[in-house]
Amino acid sequence: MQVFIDYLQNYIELTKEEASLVSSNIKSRNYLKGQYIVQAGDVCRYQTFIVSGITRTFYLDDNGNEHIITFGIENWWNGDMMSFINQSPADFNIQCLENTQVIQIAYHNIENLFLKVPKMERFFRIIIQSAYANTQKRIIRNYSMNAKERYHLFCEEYPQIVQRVPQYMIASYLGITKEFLSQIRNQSKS
Amino acid sequence: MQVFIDYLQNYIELTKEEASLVSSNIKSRNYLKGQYIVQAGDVCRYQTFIVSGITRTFYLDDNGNEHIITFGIENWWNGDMMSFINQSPADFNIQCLENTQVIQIAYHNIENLFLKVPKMERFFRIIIQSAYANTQKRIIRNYSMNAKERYHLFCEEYPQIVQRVPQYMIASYLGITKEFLSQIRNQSKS
DNA sequence: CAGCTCCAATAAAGTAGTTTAAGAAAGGGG
DNA sequence: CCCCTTTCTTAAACTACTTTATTGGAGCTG
Repeated sequence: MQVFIDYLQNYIELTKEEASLVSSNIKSRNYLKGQYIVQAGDVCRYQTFIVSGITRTFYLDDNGNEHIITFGIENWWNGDMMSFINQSPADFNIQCLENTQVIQIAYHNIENLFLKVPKMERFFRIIIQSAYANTQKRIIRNYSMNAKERYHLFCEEYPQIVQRVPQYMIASYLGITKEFLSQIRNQSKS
Repeated sequence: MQVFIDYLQNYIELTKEEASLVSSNIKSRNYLKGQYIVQAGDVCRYQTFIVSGITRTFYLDDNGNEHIITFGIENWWNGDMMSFINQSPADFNIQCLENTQVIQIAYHNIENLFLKVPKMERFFRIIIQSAYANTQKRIIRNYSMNAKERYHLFCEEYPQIVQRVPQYMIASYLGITKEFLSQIRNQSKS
């Protein structure tokens, strides 16, 4: 819990009362490796902040193929935004790749929290705008860079993720086959 | 769906109208190997009937050790009963050990179904009373039999389960270590 | 031809199962 | 009260199996 409050203070300043209001509107929860925070078809009821662990968000297409949309690590937010804001069935699955500890804010608490601690609006605005900017950057990169360049950039930007998830998932994230990723990795060594 | 209606007819006789009322209050769902039907901390929203596949229900203690409460196979019911009746967070995890097809009755439908098809009350009474009797039997056995006897009884009663789940899970169900189970199995051969 | 996919073979790493040996806890017999 | 047996655990080492990663070749496409 305190981890989360500390993290918030990087973005906004909270009085003691505000901090305790925040605390009373959030819940801590532990997931096991392999468990799902959100399953496609369910409604995404929480915005989820990762305290420790790692997640993958993926889409399962009609042929049964998984496409990794994004990973999530310590201090990141996770959730199917579309499902959360409309409280409609989620398209994405969010699965824990390690035992994962999270803080969650429920849909039915979040408006209440905004009302009582308006600074939280500011906080979420900042978070969401940076998430938005990142997806845009990613789309551009997918058009303008080849797989090798995308992989190396990924390694630079998220060395923690590269260490911790299987390569076939990174391949899926980059939009290539695991075999081709293996080739790319090999080229770089020599 | 029909599989389930057929199964019901073993316990109660349904008219066509009643059968279609039942059908309209239940849902079929497929889980992949490894997926969870119920995760500890979630509210158990369904009573789940296994059409095909196999599940384990386990409890995770504070030291991170798993304790298998029960397995579930074809034509069995599954669910965290306490969580379901109180709609409170579940203590147990229910995980599919194979791809598993189920029929589910939602909490918000079940009372409605009882109202419209009172025979279903009878059906659930029978199911639950036999589940209850089984847990009692199990408790008694844990006090009165040693691990070897418990294992052999388990093999006799549930040969289908023994074939299909890893041994370390059977050991956990019996309340012993996998090493000791391995010894027991070995003794029996000679 | 660069940039990739798909398929098949093989290697490496991780998970499950077995074996053995040492030892703790509980109960019974002398 | 001590010794012995039964019942089970812990730890370590080793085998078997499954999943993940690598490699190579053939093939498609702009």
